[in-house]
Order: sequence, then C-alpha cells, then structure tokens
Amino acid sequence: MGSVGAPVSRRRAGRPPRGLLSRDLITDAALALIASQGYEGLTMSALAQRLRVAPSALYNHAESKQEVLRWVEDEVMAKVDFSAFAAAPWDEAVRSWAWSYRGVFAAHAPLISVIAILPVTGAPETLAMYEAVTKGFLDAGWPADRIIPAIVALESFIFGSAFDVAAPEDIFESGSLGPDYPLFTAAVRLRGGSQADSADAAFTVGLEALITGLKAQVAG
Amino acid sequence: MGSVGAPVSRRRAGRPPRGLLSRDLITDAALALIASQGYEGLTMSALAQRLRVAPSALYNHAESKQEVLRWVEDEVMAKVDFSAFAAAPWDEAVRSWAWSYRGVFAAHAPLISVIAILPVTGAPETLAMYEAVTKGFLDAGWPADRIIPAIVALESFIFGSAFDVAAPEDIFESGSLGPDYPLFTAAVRLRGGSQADSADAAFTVGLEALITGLKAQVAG
DNA sequence: CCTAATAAATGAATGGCATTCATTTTGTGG
DNA sequence: CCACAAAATGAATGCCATTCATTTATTAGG
Repeated sequence: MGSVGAPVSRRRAGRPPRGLLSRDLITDAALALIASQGYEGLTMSALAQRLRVAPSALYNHAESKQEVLRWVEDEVMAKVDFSAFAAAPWDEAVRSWAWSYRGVFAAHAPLISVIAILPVTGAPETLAMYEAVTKGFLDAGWPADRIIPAIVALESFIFGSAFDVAAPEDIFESGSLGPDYPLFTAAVRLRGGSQADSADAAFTVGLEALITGLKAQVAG
Repeated sequence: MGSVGAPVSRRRAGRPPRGLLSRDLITDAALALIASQGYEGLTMSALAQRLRVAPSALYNHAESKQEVLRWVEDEVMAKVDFSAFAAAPWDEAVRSWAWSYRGVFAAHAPLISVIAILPVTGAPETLAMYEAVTKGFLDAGWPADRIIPAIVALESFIFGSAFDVAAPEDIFESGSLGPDYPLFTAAVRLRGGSQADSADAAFTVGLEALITGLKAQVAG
C-alpha cells in the first residue's frame, strides 16, 4: 500500500476482492451529497467520486440516475413521521403527519415532481406510510371508498406547500408594476415576518381548512 | 419526403436585413414546441431549428434557457381564467378559477417547480390574476390580512393537484408487496374509473373541503 | 481442484446539452 | 460617411448521463 504518499492511489481495472458498492452505499452517498451540495450537485460523477469509484461502476448496480433517485425517494419518505395515526385522534394525527411530511419534502423539493407521479411499487417505506394513514382513517370511522381521494388531496396540498417553503422573500414583490395592482400590493404588505413565517401561516390556514372541510364531508 | 430541391438554403453569417427573432417569436415557438414535443423536447437547439436559426442566435435575445422559461411561464399564466371573480359569488368564483388553474398547469407541470418560487416581478399576466383574485376576496368581505395566506394555500393545493393529473394509472399499485399492506391495497381497489377520474375526484374533494374550511375560518 | 460463467471494477468513447466566442454582415445615429 | 451597435453564423467548450471493451476476482458445477 501507499508508501509514496499516494495522491489518489489508482485502483487497477478488474473486479476488486470485496465489493465497493451496493444499493445502500450508493443511496447513503447520494443523500450525503444532496445534503452538502443540493440536488444540483447530485451527478453521477460526483457520486462516483464520493464513493471513490469510476462513474461507470455505478451502472453495475443502478440502471440509471432515475433509479438512484427512486432509492433516495424511498429513504426520504422514511423520515416522514406518521406515528400519530396509531394513537392520536384523527385531526391531530393528520396535523402531525402533514407538518412532518411538508418539513421533510421542503428540503427535497426536486424530488416532488418525480415522486408525485412515481408508482409506489417497490417502495416499502412509502407503502408503510400509506398503510398507517389508511388505518388511521378507517379507525376514525371513514368509509373506505372516501379514503384515497382524501389522502391524495392532502398530499397534493402538502407537496405544493413544500415548494412554498423554498420561495424567496420577495416572491410577491410587484416592483415598478405595483401601482397597477393596488389591492394585491396592499394585501401583500399585511404579511408579517419572514418568508418562512408566511409559508407556515399559509400552511396552517390551508391544513386547518382541509381538516375542517374533510370532517364536514364525512359527517354529512 | 419531397424532392431534393434546396435542402436547407443556408443563410450566410452576419446580421440579416430584417431581424429573425424577438421575445414574442421565441416564446411562441417555445410554446409550439412544448405542445408538440413536451418539455423534454424544449431544447435550445430544437427551438433554434424551429425558428430556422442557429442556436447561438437565441442568446442575442434571451440571457439563458431559464429566461425563455420565464417568458413561457407568464404566457401560460395568461390562460388561467379568473373572470368569475368579477361576477360570481365567492365560492363559485374560487371553484371556477381553481379548476381552470389546475387544468392549465396540468399541461405544464415542469413549470410548477419554477413558478412556485419565482418572484412575480415583471410578470404582468400573473399580477393581473392576483389582483382580480384579491378583489374577489375583498368584495366577499374577507379581512385584508387573511387574503394572501388563503390564496397561497389554494395555490399550493392547485399546484400539487396539477402533478397528480399526469400520474400513471398504476401509481398506487403495490405489486408483490401488496399483501403486506392490506388496508391500503383494499382502499385503492375501491377507486373507480381512470386515473383522470381519480385525479378529478381527489381535486373535487380537496377543493370543496378548502372552500368549506376557509369560509368557516373567516366566519368564525 | 479445475474451469466456465458471472459479477464488478476501469477507462475510453459517445452523443446531447447549454453556453461562449470570434467572425461576419447589416442597420443606425451622429 | 463613418463608427458603433445589433444580430446572425459556426466552431469551440465543458458538463452530463450512459455505453462498451477490457480486466480481474469470485463463485458454481463437474
């Protein structure tokens, strides 16, 4: 081994004695990369470099970058806390789950456009969440045929709201055009606090409205 | 294809007698390209080809592809119908606007991640919509400081739902893992009709819940 | 224990992409 | 009329995901 100081001791071609890669190693490296460089930094080259491997080696384990993204997705989904559905009353459980869900995906916004149209097949963490949520609805007396639409509606709101968290401070600044839109401009001025606060406020408003409205639908 | 005559009569270098490009021409070509090839097909090369111009020529008019996307965005936003806010009662106006909004963006899902965090500065069509919506809320007796959060909440739901429209038929198919998640699998089976129908059903459920819930908040 | 098949690595392409730049030509303002 | 700005071409550039031939090691079968 490296007597020479070994700048980056090259590995010669050929299968190494013990495997250097696996789905888990790749997924972990991808998550670390995303955490430090964001989704822009997630390239197959960067991933390979972090794993001290040639980029082409990744393709012995993953079919494509899309597949790596799918692995990341399921791992991220596992961070969503749905435990409240096992214990708390329905509205409290929905509230707790939704806030956790939004928080997790606010840090992974680029995944949303992928995840929202990705079949859950082969994503056990995702399925575990849906199972627990479904059970929570059933236990609260929901008719089975109303559950999936309600979950989808909540998820849609959560995904949309996750984008909002990343919005810049001046998202509603109309600039020089302001005077042409006086009512809107005035309403925007009434927002207090930071963008994070505004996003939280909008999320609260929407989530509480959904909870109220859904409850009313199922009661009626 | 046709005869061999004049394959693509090359234009020689140098400024042409009359300009071949403009913001409007580029935007229209981009929209046409998106309509026929989707967002994958929207490349600077393809755009240039459609405009019968070299790719580098585009950069005399647009700073980047991102800028072209911003032009497209405002054009797309202009298709959203918010006219109901001028005449109809509040809930009917919200309903009409939201359905139109979702419909427009279902065909432009890749724009959502851009638009959701893009300042409205310099986007007159977008501002016009916000102004009309704000006026509709005010006319319905909403307190000014509650309007923006409510609009943001509705928009979040609309954006999230627009993704859902493009979801594949088998999005909730758990495959071989099915038996491990019996409640969820059973609930999914109760969905009738196509994915489009399911998406519509979820949108109806969520939108009506939001309308009910928001009305309750402002009344209370 | 040998051997054939398979798995997993390297490194050198490939082709597509957005973008830049030198160059050429033309329109325009002083 | 002339200098400069504007708008085109075409040839790079560099990054990216992905493929392929090649090499080496492990493993399964006889």
